[in-house]
Amino acid sequence: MKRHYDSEETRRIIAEKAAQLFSQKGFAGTSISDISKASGFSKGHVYYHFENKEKLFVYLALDGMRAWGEKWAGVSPNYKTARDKLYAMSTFVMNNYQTPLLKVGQELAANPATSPETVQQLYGLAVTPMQAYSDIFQYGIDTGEFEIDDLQGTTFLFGTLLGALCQHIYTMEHGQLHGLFRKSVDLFLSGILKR
Amino acid sequence: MKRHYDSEETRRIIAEKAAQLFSQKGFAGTSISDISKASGFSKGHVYYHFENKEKLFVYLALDGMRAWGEKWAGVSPNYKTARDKLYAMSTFVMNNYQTPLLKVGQELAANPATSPETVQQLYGLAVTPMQAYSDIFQYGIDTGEFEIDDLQGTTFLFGTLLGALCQHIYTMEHGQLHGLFRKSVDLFLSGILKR
DNA sequence: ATGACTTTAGAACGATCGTTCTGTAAATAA
DNA sequence: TTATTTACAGAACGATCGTTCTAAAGTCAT
Repeated sequence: MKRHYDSEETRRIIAEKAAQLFSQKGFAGTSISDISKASGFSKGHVYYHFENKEKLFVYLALDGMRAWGEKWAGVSPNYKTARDKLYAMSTFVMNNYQTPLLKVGQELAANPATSPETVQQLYGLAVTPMQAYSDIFQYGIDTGEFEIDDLQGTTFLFGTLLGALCQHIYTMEHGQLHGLFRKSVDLFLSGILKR
Repeated sequence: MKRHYDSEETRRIIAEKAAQLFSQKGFAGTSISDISKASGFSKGHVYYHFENKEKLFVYLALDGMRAWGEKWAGVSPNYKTARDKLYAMSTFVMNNYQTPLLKVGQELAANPATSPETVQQLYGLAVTPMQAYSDIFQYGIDTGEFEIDDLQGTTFLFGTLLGALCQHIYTMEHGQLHGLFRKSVDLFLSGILKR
């Protein structure tokens, strides 16, 4: 069944621009009008493809995170040591920033006006990256590279730091930011205590 | 010269509630109406004390950060080693969270509609805490406790992590969050590599 | 008590918000 | 070709936004 309409493409463009705007300006700070202008389609047409603003964001976040997880699963086997995986992850997070959407998800979830089912879905968002981080740390324990007493806490802090660094993607020079991503892994690995 | 008017008090109440709301819901997500309801004063009255929403936020951020800096300067001498200072700082940041306002400041500064002078002022916000962190690390180097090749980067990452942890103040249980603050210092100090 | 000034509430404004409705040109099916 | 469905634009809606205006009540000096 061939389609000559190219509605899917339009939907993709709207989704892409919306994700960008949400990442930069937050949920409340991004209007449908903004999305309309950035995508080049009318405001009314955004509603042809997406039920409302909240559902649009949830779709973006869920789909983005799913794609993120799949992409990481694809490249992860290329790195053999836990140490390498950790450095690779830091670069991966920087170049495939779904994490701003995580923060925006927190913003939405914190708003009392947000529907409970949406909040529920948003809380599940962080599971994908956290699981990926946790897997690396566990792998490092198994290979004897790492010594970690509190896996969950370590995972959480690592994710928190990487996520926070992503906030600077739109404002900081790429090379400098990349250095900071590397350095956070360095710090996690070795600390600063004199030995 | 005694004053029987107590306008200063209402101004303080409005400022306090506004800071709380901005921290929780962000700049765009907080309306003057919200602030009016939370403080118990009319919407118009908010404008009697503050010129507009933007100026209100800038005042809150600047004043809050100034108070934060003074308070830390007051307690800092109680801790003798750099290590102790670092742990003390993590607790201090958690209990005197001005850092959510830092994030909201980023949100405001990222918005093209924000006036340039406001953006300028907001960029200066992070200087106070960063200087405080940097002082601790430098102190640790001087006492021989720490070995740090990139002071600025280390400072930035430490501030980033603490700031990000503050985001969970309204959603996470206090004791658990406190554990994470402690643990981030642990990690910065020692890392996870097996020795 | 009177008049000046400060502090407050509340109505009102235009702009913009998220959303819905209406109309229409293009694509497909008959 | 005609009828139906799909893909869009754009006007319009009520609600809420940040902000301003009006006016009354409270406080103070005289």
